[in-house]
Parts: sequence; structure tokens; C-alpha cells
Amino acid sequence: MSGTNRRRITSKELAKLAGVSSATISRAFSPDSRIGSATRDRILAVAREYGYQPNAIARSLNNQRSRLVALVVNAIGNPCEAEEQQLLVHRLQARQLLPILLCCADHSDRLQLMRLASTYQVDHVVIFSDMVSMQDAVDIFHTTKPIIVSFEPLENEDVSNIRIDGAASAGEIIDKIVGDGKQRFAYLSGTKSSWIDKLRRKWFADALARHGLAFEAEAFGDYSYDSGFKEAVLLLHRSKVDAIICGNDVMAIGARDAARRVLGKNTPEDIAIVGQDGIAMAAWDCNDLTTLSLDHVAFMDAVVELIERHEAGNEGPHSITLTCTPRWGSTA
Amino acid sequence: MSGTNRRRITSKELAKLAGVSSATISRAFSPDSRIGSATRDRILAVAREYGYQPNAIARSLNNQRSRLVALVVNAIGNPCEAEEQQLLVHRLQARQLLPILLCCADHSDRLQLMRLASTYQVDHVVIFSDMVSMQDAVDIFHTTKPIIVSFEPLENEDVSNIRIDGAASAGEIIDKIVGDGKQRFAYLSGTKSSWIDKLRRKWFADALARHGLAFEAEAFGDYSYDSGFKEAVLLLHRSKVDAIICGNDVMAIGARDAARRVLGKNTPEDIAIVGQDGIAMAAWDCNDLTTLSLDHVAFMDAVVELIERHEAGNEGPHSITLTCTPRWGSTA
DNA sequence: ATCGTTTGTGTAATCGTTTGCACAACGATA
DNA sequence: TATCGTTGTGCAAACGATTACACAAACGAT
Repeated sequence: MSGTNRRRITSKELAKLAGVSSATISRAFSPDSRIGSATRDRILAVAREYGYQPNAIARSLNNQRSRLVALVVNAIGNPCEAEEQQLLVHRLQARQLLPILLCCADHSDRLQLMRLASTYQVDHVVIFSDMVSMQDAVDIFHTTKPIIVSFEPLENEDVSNIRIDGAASAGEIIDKIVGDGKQRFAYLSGTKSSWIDKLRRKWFADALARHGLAFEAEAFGDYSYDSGFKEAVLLLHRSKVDAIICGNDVMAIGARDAARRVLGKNTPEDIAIVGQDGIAMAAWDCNDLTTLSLDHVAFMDAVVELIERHEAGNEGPHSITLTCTPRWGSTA
Repeated sequence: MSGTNRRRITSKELAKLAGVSSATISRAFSPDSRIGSATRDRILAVAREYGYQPNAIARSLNNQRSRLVALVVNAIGNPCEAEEQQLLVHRLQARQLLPILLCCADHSDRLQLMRLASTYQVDHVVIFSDMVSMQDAVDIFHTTKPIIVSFEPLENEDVSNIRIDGAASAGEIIDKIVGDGKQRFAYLSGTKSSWIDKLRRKWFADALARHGLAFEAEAFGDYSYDSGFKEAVLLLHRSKVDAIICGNDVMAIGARDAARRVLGKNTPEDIAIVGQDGIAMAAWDCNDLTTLSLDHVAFMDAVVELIERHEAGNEGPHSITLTCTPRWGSTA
């Protein structure tokens, strides 16, 4: 019982203790398999007594299903905010699936990390990172069709994916800001290399174009508060923009602080600032951000929906599209 | 190569292709094992060609080591902020250890979830959640000695742990606030049932006692901004406190917003507000929180240090103590 | 030419499950 | 009573690696 013996008991040993074969032990733990209910009860009782639980590694080897899910997320970033991560992890756990977290810092080891995870025969792969090329994902996970959380049309249509469409809402937000008299827009990107960021930028650029406007200035950060702050300072020093669209909410908060603190400009009178994602923090009283918001619950529901289809053997590929909604705050 | 064949190639099949035995395949992938370098090179080349990688599940079964680490964290909470989580995950990955994330929402399934993870024969367990009793952890993981991130003296000294000591810094903070003329303190707890929270409260209570003071009011939240906001409003309505010590930084921000927005009180003139943890957000310009801060990098270094000792076979138990430092902001 | 050591490889057992197949016991039916 | 389905159990072969052991070849020293 308590920690005296170090090794875990095996089904064969338990079999001896219960006077049955190890096959019967296995059956006692499989909900629907031919076994006498008396035998099962006895086995479960003995199992509890000796602290026996079937070894999931051995089972996975035999079953060819590990019930592990690889979650590939972007280090700090977007869109895998802790909120979403947590929602998803809870939903997975409710289905007895365990998440292996792959936090991909820089590109060098990203692929190697994914290769490592793939050797664990994960049943599903969810890729949140916009830095991973789909072809790499497909090649590496090979037998496990990944689910890509994608923001753009995929060249490889053999992969299940979730698309986010924010074009309409970006339009609403731009309309409002232009309506308020702002004319000179800047885009503060989350990263230089991400295609998600490029697509998001396009939503806003297209909306501006409908007003005969275009981004007058650009800058690149790294999705962090500090980068939002720093880039906004540089931006506002070198150009006279009166509206900044930011790559995510955290950068928007940084930019707002920079405008207020360093330049003495207030939102929304002097400058409009817009975020993206709609994280909980955006709604905090001290922030009250205007942002292009995504319903995170619906988002994770969609991910789980795809996983369930894959579990059911229907590997798709499937595609789900979600649309963003504006959140109106006091920053624009 | 590309996605035509679904099954992953096995060592036996690769052996046939390379004209060797499967044992030799295995040796080609073990850095120091007796094998001709010509053979190894040839095997690695063939392996690359067919996309072969040793199956980690099978290897784990044989090795009795899975290179998986269970991370037990408190759903939303403290102290496992995303920052810490990420630091740790990176360090684990650098050691070719993969983290399985257990997000324990409510107590009902917490134990069951830990049991599930334990069947995967994880090599290490790191428990950040203050809601897990140590005895449960030891019983469930049984063969794998867990590492508990503990804030209080442990009854069971057989478990490696990391202690945080904030008594001295809490004293400094209280001294400063009392020196500024504040007299009436409230404590806004993170949770009702956590012993970590109780210990933290004690640091401040002891410091107050040295000034002949005590907490005049108490409230309980759930480590979230909303709970900080809501409880602060109630607290300030029913008592005339002029200083609130909060269970974590996020609640402190909520309380600050509540004081400012609902009661019209400003920090630090009208009311002093103190957080705990020292997360990055606390230093943001818009927050600039006074907080009892922990060095997260040192914290995660300590966790990794313990894991490495366990890996080296030196299971301890080991104990490491870290001390907090005050972060002086404009809220107190 | 002989012996001893080193080096490289194959054989087969092992890790702890699951599951197809075989078979015994049993009650029900004709 | 002979036959037939049903039920419960054991045997043994997977699953895909690792590794102790055995052995052949190669090499140097006598």
C-alpha cells in the first residue's frame, strides 16, 4: 500500500494473487468484454488492494493508440493564450486524453521537438503555432493527421483545420474609427514571419482601402507588452499616426501605455488603439480595449469537434470557420 | 516519405531493408553502443530515407523510463502562471523530457486525473497545485517520487520540495505602508482551502503584529481579476480599510480597479494595494504594482535542479528554499 | 602458428498489456 | 439424450523496441 515496495505490480502478478490469468485481469479493466461479473468484482477489489492499474505504455504499444495529444503552441504568443490552452486541456482531460505540450521557442528546435513528440505515437496533433509549415507538420506526424489552426486557405487540403475570419468585424472597427475622424493608420505586427499576422493585417488593410486609405506606417514586435510599448514609441516619434492596429491585445496595451506615458496622448481622443484576440484582460476595467475578438470557447469547441471526428475514425479532412466579433472598448 | 503509406516503419522492417538485424538498428540509435561506424552511417541514411524513428512507447516499455514529466497545475491559478509554466517547459524540452499537463479544475477529478497520468509511467512529477495533498500525491505516483512546490513545512519529509519564504519581504512592505500612515488592513485571499494562501497571509499578519496591528477584514476570491474586483467592492463597502493585501497580482489589479472605479479611491494616497507573485504584468506601466515578488527564473531553475538530481538517481529527498523580494510600485 | 583481446553482429528473451482462438461448462431446446 | 448456442476463462502470439549473451572475424603479440 504505502511506499514500501518501489515497483509497480503487473497484471501477471495480480493474476497470480487473484487466481486467474493475466488475460482475465485485462478483461476486468475493459468495460465491455466477456467476463463474469463476480470475477470482475473480485479482481477489481484485489487490484485496489494492491494498487494495481494497467500500464498505459504497454497498453498503448499493443493498441496502437496512446491517448496522447500533442499541443504545438507558440512560445509566448498568440493565439494560444493561456485561456485557450486551459479550455482545451480541460476538454481533452474530460475525454481521457492527455496533452503533451510542445512550446516552440525558436525555429531551430521546433521541428526536432515535433519529431520527438511524434515518436510517442500521439493520437492527435493540434498546431496553434503559425510558425510551423503545414508540410513539415504532415511529414513529421505522418501517420497522425494533424489539426491545424489556420487563418489562411491551405495549400494542402488534406489536413483538418480551423479558419478564423475577421474581415467583416475589422471592417466595422475601421468604419467606426474613420467615422470618428481618424485618418492616419499604423499596423503594429506581432511577428515578421507569421502568415497569420499577414492575413489579419489584410483584413484591416482591405477595410481601409474601402475608405481610400492605407497604412502609413508599420512596425514589428513579438506579441509582448514590451515590444508593443517600444515599437509604439518609435512609431509615434517618426510618424504622425492617429490610430494603431496591433497584432494582439497585449501589444495594444503596451502601445496604449506608451502613447499615454511617453507621448502624453490619450485614447480615444488623441489616438485610437485596437487589439486582436479579445482575451479576458482586454475587458478589465483598466484596459477596456477595443479589439477584434474571437470567441475562445467556440474556438476550442471546434478543436474538440475535430478531434472527436478523428477519434471516430472519420479523419476528414474537415474544415471549420469561425468569425470574429468586435469588442467595443474605450480605446477606439 | 510523403503521406502515401499510413503505417510507421518498424525497426524489424528497417533491418530487412538495411540488411542487418533489428538489434543493430537499435544500436545505431544509441549513442554509445558497440557498432561499426560504417554500419551506423548506412543505417541512419536508410532510416532517414524511410522516415524511421524508434518508437518511444516501445522503448519506454523496455527501458522502464518514459521521459515524460507530469506537471500538475492549478487550473487558472497561482503560482503556476503561464510565465513559469513556459520557463519550465522550455527547460524540460532542452533535456528531451516531454511535459504532460494536468490542469486540475475541481477536486473531484483531480485525483482521478493524477491516477490516469501515473499509468503512463511518468519519470517525474511536479506539483504546483496547492490543492493536492502530499499524501495523495505520494500514494498515487507511488514509484515516482514527486516534487512538490511547497510553501510550508512538510509533514512527510520523504518528498523533494521547494519552499518559498516571503516573511522578510512581507515585513518590509508592511513597514513601508504603515510608515505611510495606513492602519487598517484587509487580506483578500486567493482561495479558501489552500495552505499556500494561509502561509502567505501569515507572513503579512506577523509583520502587522510587530506594529501592534492585525487584519481588520478578510475576503476570499479565486485568484481571478473578477473575484479581486468583486470582493474588493464588497470589502470596501462594509469596512473602512485603507490597505488591501491580495493573494496574487491579478486580484490586486482587480482590487485596484474596483477601488478607483467604484469607490473613487486612488492608490497609494487613499488606499494601498499589494499583490503577490511579481508576474510580468505587475510591472506594466498601467499597473506598476507593489508586490511580493518571486524570481520565476530562479524558481524554475530550482525545479529543474531537483529533476536533474532525480534523473541522476539521487532521489533525495531534497529541499530548496527561495526567498521573495519586494517590488516597489505606485500602488503602495 | 597460437593465443588473447577487441570489435561488430545476430539470437532470443524481455518489458506489460491486449485479443483471436480454443475449449469447457452450462442451460435450453428438440 | 444429443445438439446447440452462450458464457467465462486460459493459452499464446502479437505490439516494437532494448540488451545480455554468444560467437565469428580481425588483429597484435608471442
